Amino acid sequence: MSLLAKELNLPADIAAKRLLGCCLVRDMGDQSIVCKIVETEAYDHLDPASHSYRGITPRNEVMFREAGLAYVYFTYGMHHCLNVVVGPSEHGSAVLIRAAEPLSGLDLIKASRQKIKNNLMLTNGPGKICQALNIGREFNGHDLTQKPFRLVIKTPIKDSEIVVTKRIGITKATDKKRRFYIANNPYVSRYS
DNA sequence: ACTGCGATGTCCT
DNA sequence: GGACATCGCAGTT
Repeated sequence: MSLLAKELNLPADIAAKRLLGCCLVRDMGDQSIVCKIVETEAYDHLDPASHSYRGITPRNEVMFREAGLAYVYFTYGMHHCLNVVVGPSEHGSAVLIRAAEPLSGLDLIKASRQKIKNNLMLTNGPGKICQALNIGREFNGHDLTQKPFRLVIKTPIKDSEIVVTKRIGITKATDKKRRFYIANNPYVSRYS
């Protein structure tokens, strides 16, 4: 079991908060893109809004594997969404990465997001992050301790700096407050 | 500021 | 056949 898997062997809500401030590192040839996670959402098998709610299927099987893997799925006919698998495997839990702040490799990100002029709009949504980091289904099940796509754990963000809200873009269990973001961070997808 | 909507592929019932 | 953990543009207030 990797150190990352041990670090993320947490209930989805706790893991979603723990992932705030952590970094995604995407190696592109001899350069790298680094982004800080600023917004997350929690999902698990007890949650009607979760892909794992009805048990294992071909799409969601990675959610029932070891923490620290990437769960990447395709939606709306044109977008990918990135999740980090967390918790004990039987929980089918994962954390959706909804927004991130570019720390380096801005030129590489812009190359994948050519129509976008405002830097705040490059990575402030789950589909946008996958475009910016060049993440597709080929990374579904990828071990995030390994190149060319890694998750680096950082110092936890204090609870006092985390905002908790309802989730975005779902139609089930819309009352549950399982969205988390870093207060006052301009790269968050939206405020509410 | 907000609202509506078209694009588009895959999974699941 | 319907739903979908979205995005970006166009139109309106």
